[in-house]
Amino acid sequence: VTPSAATNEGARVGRPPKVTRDEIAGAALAVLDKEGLDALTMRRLADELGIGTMTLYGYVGSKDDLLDLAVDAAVIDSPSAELSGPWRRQMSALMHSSAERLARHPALVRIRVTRPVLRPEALRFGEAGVGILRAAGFPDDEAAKGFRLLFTFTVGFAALSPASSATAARRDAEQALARLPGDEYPNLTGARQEFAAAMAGQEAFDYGLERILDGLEARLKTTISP
Amino acid sequence: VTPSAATNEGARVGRPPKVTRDEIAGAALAVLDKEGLDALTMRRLADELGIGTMTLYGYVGSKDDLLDLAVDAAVIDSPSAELSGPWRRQMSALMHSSAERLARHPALVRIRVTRPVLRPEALRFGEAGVGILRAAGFPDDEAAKGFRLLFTFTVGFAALSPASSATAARRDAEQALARLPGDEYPNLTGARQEFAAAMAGQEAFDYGLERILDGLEARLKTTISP
DNA sequence: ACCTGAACACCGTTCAAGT
DNA sequence: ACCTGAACACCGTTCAAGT
Repeated sequence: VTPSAATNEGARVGRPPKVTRDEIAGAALAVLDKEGLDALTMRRLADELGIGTMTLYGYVGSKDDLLDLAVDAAVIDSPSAELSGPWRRQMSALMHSSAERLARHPALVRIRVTRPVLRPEALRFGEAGVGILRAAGFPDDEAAKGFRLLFTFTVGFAALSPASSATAARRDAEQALARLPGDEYPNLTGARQEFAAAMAGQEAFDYGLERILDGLEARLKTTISP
Repeated sequence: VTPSAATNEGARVGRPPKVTRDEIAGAALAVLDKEGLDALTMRRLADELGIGTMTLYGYVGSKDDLLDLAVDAAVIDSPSAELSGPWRRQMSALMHSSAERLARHPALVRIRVTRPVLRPEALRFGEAGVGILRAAGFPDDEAAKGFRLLFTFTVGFAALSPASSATAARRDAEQALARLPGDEYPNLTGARQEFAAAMAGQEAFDYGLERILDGLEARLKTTISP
């Protein structure tokens, strides 16, 4: 990967920059997607861009700063879900599109868990979610807490359902359950197949999302606007 | 901290061990609780125990192995919730006790996110949760998926609500929201206080948990045993 | 049997230069 | 203006010894 020519043609003096912040962010995201969070080191990224390691520090303040840039890059180049129809359908589409993005960029989940992400690009998701719930009739505090619930489930599911394939995750779970003593774990050994199946995959996500939306809908109907 | 005498007095020959696996696990958990995941290094832990760094490798196979031991130690010395009454009350107690444990050991959440934890000690929580839902009348597959939903929310909430104090988290969120352009983020700037309040804290957790239980209860009443 | 220093192949980042 | 090698203070772990 050779860096393209500098884009700030308006610069007046001195050498033109070898790379841009955007190129750095894109290359970082590519390493994260391909090989995971542990593979992204400053030396490795500099090699990838064909520049000296320390050159990176002319563009980013620190490695944490670099991770923030990569998060932004992932948010930006994902198409946002188109939102229409009743609030429940809109919310389902928003959460599914978010779940897909996180599945495409598993390393982002680990970054998000390390520290809160409050950058404007990342907050677009919250803006859309709170907007849907407000329009549905939830008062502001319940719209905020309701979105937090949906957000927590969606990101949590991506984080806890192992990054490896759902199939491998279920196989590992089943093997672990098979080794449990039946008298101490009657429910897990009794529902072994089902528990392993629920560890990952689309069906488990959909079931959880539907139950949450059921709960919010009940709240709306019985308490807020009966 | 000086290591106590070896406990395996039945050993027949050679030098008695300087520490036990339990002592190592306890010291590791103490470092995790006090200073977080990044502070736990093999050298640091060995110093804490008054032994050479490489001595640790006589007791644990690798650092990953050590982290598993620490997770087990945290599960073991937490009192399990007493479960009685209707299923909804039991489940609420189980999730609250789990949320409190995770809050007491924030580093455990980061470990769990790194890879699935399928050790017997950690599965006791799943055993209890699936048992409650089965007894309530959920078929095995829905008990498994329903527990997965509750588990995902509880662990996700602990992971995403910043490890620092809830007060600091809300202040940071409010400052970030105050800097957003109002025309691009009408909902977040309109419900700024409420959104920041929902970022962390008991009330946001309780609201989410109640909506999930509402959704599961509706499922039970309308579809499973109407 | 059990313990451990030296060494290896890594990190992120500071510093002092280079052009 | 912009770039960068050397160096510092760390990692986890292998190896070859020590008692």
